[in-house]
Amino acid sequence: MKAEYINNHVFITDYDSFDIGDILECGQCFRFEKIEDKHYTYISCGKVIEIKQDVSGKVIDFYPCTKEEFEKIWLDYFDFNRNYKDIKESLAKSDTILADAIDFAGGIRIMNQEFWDCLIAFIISQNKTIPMIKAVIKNIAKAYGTNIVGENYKFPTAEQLIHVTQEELMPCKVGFRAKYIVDAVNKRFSGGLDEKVLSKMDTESLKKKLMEIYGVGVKVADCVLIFSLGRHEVFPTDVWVKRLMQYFYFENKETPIKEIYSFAQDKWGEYAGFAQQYLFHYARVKRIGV
DNA sequence: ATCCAGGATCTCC
DNA sequence: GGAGATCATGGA
Repeated sequence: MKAEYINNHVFITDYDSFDIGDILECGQCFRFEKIEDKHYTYISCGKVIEIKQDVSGKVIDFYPCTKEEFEKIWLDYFDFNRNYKDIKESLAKSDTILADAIDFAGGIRIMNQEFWDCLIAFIISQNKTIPMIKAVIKNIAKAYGTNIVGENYKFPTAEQLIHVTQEELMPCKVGFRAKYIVDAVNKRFSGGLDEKVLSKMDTESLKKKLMEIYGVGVKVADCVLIFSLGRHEVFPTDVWVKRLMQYFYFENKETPIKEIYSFAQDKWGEYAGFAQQYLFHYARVKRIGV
């Protein structure tokens, strides 16, 4: 990977395994807007940034973005330091199904998102479609978050949300999740969800800790673990993943999530989360099992 | 209109 | 302890 810094643009070349469309639209994040193919705006870490890949896919343009900002934020955020070639090779080796999914969605990278934003995003995600999740997050950001530029707002911190009631959240269209958000805010505000502490915990106890939050179950906890805490061995199993796993690996037979989960972890181990994301995107675009 | 959405919890038995 | 109803909301 090579980076050039010109006039507040960062141009990335000589990279592999990066397709901005796949990365943003594969269901791991919500604060993006498509401008055109391979061209998006994205909000995170207090920044609004445009990310544009040229048609050939050989150059990625981050704008506006300084060298310092790129190296401090986006380099790790988009997981540029990980070797996806090795992961994909290892996963595709003895699994033709997964090899197809990787062939289809090989430009995915698992982003390293901000813990708090990610936690609330996936609490909101339950029983909602991705467009609706995006809208609700935007509503909350606009109502309670700090303005960045134009109509773009940061997602509010727990401090900014601590006095917000369930009723006040309803106009943001959070629905029955209001009480869940309030509980997460309280736990975060009182210091119980400090990522400096969380990051030192082993994955199992960390998952238990997250599931102490009202409204956080196995699946939401797994999403937070993989998308913001770097735990790639988890296997978030939602309706889509359950369907596709049954379809591909269980002769289309009704199978308990627990069984699917241990099957995936036995089969893919530390890379289970990557496998999940390739399969999820593949199955959702192709509507497998529906 | 009825069903479902990147689920979790409560309520019965 | 496990299936079934329930929770807001909007799109198909």
